[in-house]
Amino acid sequence: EVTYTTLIDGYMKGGDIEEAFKLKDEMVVRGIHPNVFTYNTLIRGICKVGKAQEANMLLTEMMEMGLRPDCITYTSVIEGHCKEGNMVEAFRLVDEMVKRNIMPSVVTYSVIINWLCKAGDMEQANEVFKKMVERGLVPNIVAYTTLINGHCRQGNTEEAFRLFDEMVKRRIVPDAFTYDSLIHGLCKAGKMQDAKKLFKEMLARHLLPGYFTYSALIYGHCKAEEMDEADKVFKEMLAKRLIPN
RNA sequence: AUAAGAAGU
Repeated sequence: EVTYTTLIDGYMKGGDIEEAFKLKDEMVVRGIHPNVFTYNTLIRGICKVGKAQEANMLLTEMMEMGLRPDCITYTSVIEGHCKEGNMVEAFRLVDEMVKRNIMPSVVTYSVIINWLCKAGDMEQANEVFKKMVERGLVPNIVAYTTLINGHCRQGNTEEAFRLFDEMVKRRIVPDAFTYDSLIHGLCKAGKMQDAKKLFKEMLARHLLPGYFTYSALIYGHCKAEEMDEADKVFKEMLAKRLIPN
């Protein structure tokens, strides 16, 4: 099963859905039974190409085969529906998994929060974050950064920094993703002084600024019509051997 | 062997 599943994952990652499903049929013919890993891999691949409804069918099929879906199975199907904008189905699946005694994880909630943020629905995103904590789950750096990024994109840097402070208080060490989100939020809001300050803080923490960081700063300086500053950042980026795209 | 987060239009 491991060999086949690894191959299936490889084809799925390469976007060759057909070949992946052919392999699944082939393993069945050979009397090798697809297990939960196999189904999870198939579900993730089918969701990647926007066929969440087929993921539901695979979920049903695996249960008919006597397999018990796990948290990863549900999380993958849930993200498939989120991607298609079907939050109603995503929430229905959360209920369904809880009813089956499969507990949503921090990843499950983070996926939902991420897509609510993408849709600009910060109210719901905050609520889901709250619910996650109420359920006794401890938000990690990804969960925090996801929500922080959402607020930054909406221009609410205040709420973003409130979460940032809360996260630091809980001894979660922010990473480059966290800083990039905040720097971008500040740049978008035209708060270039604060953005520069945060950039220095990032360096002080020995985090490496990358394309995302520099792009955000250049974007901010251009937006603020500070072209010499933008050029300074651009030259600094080149000096760090980052090749502009 | 399987799930989540960062830039421009």
